[in-house]
Amino acid sequence: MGRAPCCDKANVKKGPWSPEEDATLKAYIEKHGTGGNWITLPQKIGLRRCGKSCRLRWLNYLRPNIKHGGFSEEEDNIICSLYMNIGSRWSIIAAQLPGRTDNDIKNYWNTRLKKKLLGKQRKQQEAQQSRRAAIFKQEMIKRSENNANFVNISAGFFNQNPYNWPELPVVPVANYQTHDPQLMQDEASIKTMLINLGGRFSHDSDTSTTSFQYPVDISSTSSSDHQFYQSSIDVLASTSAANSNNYSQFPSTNFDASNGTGGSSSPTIFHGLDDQNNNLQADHLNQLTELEVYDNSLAHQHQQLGGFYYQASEETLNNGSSAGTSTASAESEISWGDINSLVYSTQMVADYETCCQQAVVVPQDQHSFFAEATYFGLK
DNA sequence: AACTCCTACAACCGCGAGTAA
DNA sequence: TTTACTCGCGGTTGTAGGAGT
Repeated sequence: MGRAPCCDKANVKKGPWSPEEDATLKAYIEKHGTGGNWITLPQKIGLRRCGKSCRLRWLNYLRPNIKHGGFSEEEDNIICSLYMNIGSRWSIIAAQLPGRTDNDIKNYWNTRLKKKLLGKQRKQQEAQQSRRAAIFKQEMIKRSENNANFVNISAGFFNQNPYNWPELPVVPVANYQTHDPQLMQDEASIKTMLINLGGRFSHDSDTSTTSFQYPVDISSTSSSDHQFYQSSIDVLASTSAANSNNYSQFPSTNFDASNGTGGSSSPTIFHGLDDQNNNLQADHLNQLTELEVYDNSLAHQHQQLGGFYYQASEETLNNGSSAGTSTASAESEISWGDINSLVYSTQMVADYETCCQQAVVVPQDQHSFFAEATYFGLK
């Protein structure tokens, strides 16, 4: 059984409002108000319009102090910031912008803002990508000078057949940022890489080959995988002697040796928009995905945005500090009644550009280390 | 000039929430 | 508690006008 119509569809006019209709509606409401019943209002004033249509016309165009067009930069930022935080709750967003209607903001976002932001984002990501590629390349050259074993593996990827990387065992999502060349400092970075691939060291300070637990039964993996791990461990052991870096700066993992799944092996990675309860995570992921795929040339970025994460240190996770990258944990505490904090809080992203800069893109496949090389165009 | 395509935005539709009887 | 009704919201569609060919 269908829903009962709100009015007699056959006897109501549809389409654009005439100036006469506008004048009639406006004059009546200014004099008598809506009377608390939009459905009966059009009959009272002799308009052949649906009550809902009258309400929409009044709210969006006829009521006083309505602004149309000419969105300011500040308004853009507010819209973006709120959209990133609460999604397409246009009425809530409109409430933060005096004179703007939800319909106006919705149209503005769909037709202009989304595209405008996409252009900015693309430029930033291209610049960032080329910066990272240069640093990454430099790091690999440096590393190859230090260890022949390692370069035997890496050269295979970068120079011969970058797309035919060995089948690493299935391990939990690796943390892209710990593979960031800027963070990969000798043995510390290698150790972190291995940890993020699902491995585990018995002690933080122990970097010997024997203390390393492979993420899965290594015998079941290919020889090249084994060699990769072994080479990494060798590099780690040899450089460790000459360098006493403090590993405690890196997050420990919860690798579960009993099943090799790694458990929650990336404890400091969590979804930037996950509030645990209200599915914003999925909503926003979809929205971001939509942004990314808007331009097919960004397909590789889309792939990487399969995971869109913030990273926080153990410390910020534990104490909910507002410092650094703890925005996500802070965000999860924000209630709907505290909407202004979503726009103006210094903890929160002030605008979309900043948001993009703070976001850490995490490749979701277990080959992220190698995928990174391909992503950087190191062939 | 005529046609097509694109963009912006006004308006509609259907649904869920709220409320009064 | 149930039902009928209205309100308000978000997604979608329709259309006018501009740009491009």
